[in-house]
Amino acid sequence: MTSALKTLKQSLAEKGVRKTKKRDVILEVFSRSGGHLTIEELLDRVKKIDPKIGYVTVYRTLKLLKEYGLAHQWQFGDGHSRFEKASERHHDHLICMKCGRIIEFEEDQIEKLQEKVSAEHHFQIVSHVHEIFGYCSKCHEK
Amino acid sequence: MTSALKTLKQSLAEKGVRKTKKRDVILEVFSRSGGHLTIEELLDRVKKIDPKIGYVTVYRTLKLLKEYGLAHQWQFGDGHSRFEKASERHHDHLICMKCGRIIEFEEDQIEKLQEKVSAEHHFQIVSHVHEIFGYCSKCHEK
DNA sequence: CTAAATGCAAATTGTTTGCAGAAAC
DNA sequence: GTTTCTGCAAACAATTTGCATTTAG
Repeated sequence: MTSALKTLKQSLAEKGVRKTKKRDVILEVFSRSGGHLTIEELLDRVKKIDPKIGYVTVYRTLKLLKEYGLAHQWQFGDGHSRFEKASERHHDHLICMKCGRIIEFEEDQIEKLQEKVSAEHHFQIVSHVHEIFGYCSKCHEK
Repeated sequence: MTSALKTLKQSLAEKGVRKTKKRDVILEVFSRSGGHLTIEELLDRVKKIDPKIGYVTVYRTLKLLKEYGLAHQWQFGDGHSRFEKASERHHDHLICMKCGRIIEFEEDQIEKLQEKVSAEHHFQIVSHVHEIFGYCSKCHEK
């Protein structure tokens, strides 16, 4: 069991959330799939381990993780929420409009500039979304 | 008639889109309301001029504007699409989580850094979304 | 006249909820 | 045993579409 998975399970246990076989499968799958998954994508993978697990359970497990700050929910504008493990480090995304690949990036200077801009407007930052859409190296338009 | 409105009407005319009274009302309202409006918000304002105009017509007009690059569609994550005039200058948003106020900002250095990051990943930028969520000066948490 | 625009109601899509049975503790 | 989980089906909410009617050109 990876440490990330341990952390997930432990955090939920501390909250008094019950441990169930199905929830464990979902946590397991979510934990080792690095990406930004829709509920359906996660459900597909989860069903390979236990086909009896339904959409609603995945939905509610993700909701739980989100509530406890263990997952982030993204809206990339295609009408599907995407979920990602809450990680140590904040990062933003490059999103390929052709193949759907999502590349993470971190750029401290952008973060700092955000703070500068917000301060100029006396705006108190809680969070932000910064997504760059285009074509990845493999999909460049010829 | 403002020049912005002229441009909208003219651009549509050039595309062979028919000029109708209802469409004109919608363009008029959209054109002079600076903000980031949901379909419902726009509909409310439009109905004050012509109550016979329905949701679907507003919806289709916005879709048309978007197709022709005359409007942008934003998803700020509250489940309602918001539409904004395509403007000369690109800008991003500070969004107040309490009162909903939307403050626009431009920051060339951020744009440049985006280009740098993208180049590092051999990623070809088409567009981006950069939204900062938090509390505006009036709504700062005490 | 012909093609495009409109409104209504219905279909769609993704998400959320109520409730009854199953599982955890 | 009591509370929490789960799945189903149904409710929801925003958006999208089919079709019959109206309007623009």
